[in-house]
Amino acid sequence: MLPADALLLHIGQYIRVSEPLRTALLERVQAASYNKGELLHDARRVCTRSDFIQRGLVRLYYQHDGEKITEYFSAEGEWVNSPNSLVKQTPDIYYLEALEPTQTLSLHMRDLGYLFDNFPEMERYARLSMGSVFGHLMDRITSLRFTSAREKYEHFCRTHHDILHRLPLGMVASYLGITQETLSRIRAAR
Amino acid sequence: MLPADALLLHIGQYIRVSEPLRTALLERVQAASYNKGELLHDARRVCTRSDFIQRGLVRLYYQHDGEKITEYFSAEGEWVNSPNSLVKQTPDIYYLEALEPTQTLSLHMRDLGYLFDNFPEMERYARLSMGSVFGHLMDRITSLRFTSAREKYEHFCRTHHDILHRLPLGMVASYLGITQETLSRIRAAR
DNA sequence: GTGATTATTTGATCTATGTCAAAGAGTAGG
DNA sequence: CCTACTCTTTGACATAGATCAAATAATCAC
Repeated sequence: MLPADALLLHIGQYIRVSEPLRTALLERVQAASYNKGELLHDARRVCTRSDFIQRGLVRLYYQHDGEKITEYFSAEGEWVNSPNSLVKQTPDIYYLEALEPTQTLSLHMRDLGYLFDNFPEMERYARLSMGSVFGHLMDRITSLRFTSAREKYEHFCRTHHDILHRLPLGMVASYLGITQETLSRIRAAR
Repeated sequence: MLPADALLLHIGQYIRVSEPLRTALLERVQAASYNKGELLHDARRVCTRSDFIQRGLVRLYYQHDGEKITEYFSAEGEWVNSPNSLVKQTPDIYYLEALEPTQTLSLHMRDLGYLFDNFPEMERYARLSMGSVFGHLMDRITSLRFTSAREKYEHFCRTHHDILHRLPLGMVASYLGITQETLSRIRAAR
């Protein structure tokens, strides 16, 4: 299995990957790796890449009153970037941090532009894959509005079963918008 | 000013609208109008159109424990649809309701498909315009997590200044994820 | 206009979760 | 193996906002 196979598979869920597209992609992706704690992206810079996670775990976070607030977690088979910064080429508030040793395949701005310009199906892929993230964001909003801390945690366990045991409790609490203490008490009472 | 001018303007913010695209669009959009209280879309059906609001005000809501929960408001110059239902062609939980007499230009599924297939720049338009909604959703999540009821309301006043006076209080409260009573008390103390 | 809905306000509780503080557990480096 | 972090748990207390209930006020249909 080529290292890029997972990536092609992901794209293949949304569009047919023609031979020329496949070639163009493979020519342009670049492998990179990060240690635990290293930043894939720093809020003080403009985001110039999108990284596809081959192996590892990443969180998107931002600073709020000196606290690091986790916005979401991404693992194998997902793209990470700072969405607004990437599209508008201006800085934004988000950091990307490797929570484990992480390997990525990345596409630079310029190459993304090339692919979008020359392969209209890549535009479609981007549109459709964004669509699924959309649904998650809307569910998340519902969850923040109407569910108790316990329900939030139980929902998280269901939806993030695979990565739950890889995450420190404090980050999960901040993702859920509750305090670490509350989450600890919830877990105790079971 | 042609009725469709606002629509072309909106698209023109993201891509250049070529003459053939302009023609294709104008041939396919359909005008419709709705009375106050009428549904533009019903959750019991599959969403088959995207509606661009020419005049009026629409809310997206869903049922939760017998309550109608407002997910967002859209006014002149915005697209409304049930995103997931439209893309996946399966039912979803969202209703679209006209809060005022509303005129729309709508594009049917099939025509959207035609435009996406024949005008790659329409894919780009969809991708980029979705991107800006993205940012709003992320801000919304932050607001739900960290701000008091009063701050939520003040933020809403700032960001929805133009439509604030057109909205019943109960819907605003449900949008903000607080109770009507709390919102009423907040407004009293000023 | 008038009666009937529907929306908003006000009041009196109640409770989930936050805050502050400190003690235990785990883990990594020397 | 020990020291120094960092992470997690536990306790006591405070409070924003929910809930329940009822009184006004506004709007709509006839």
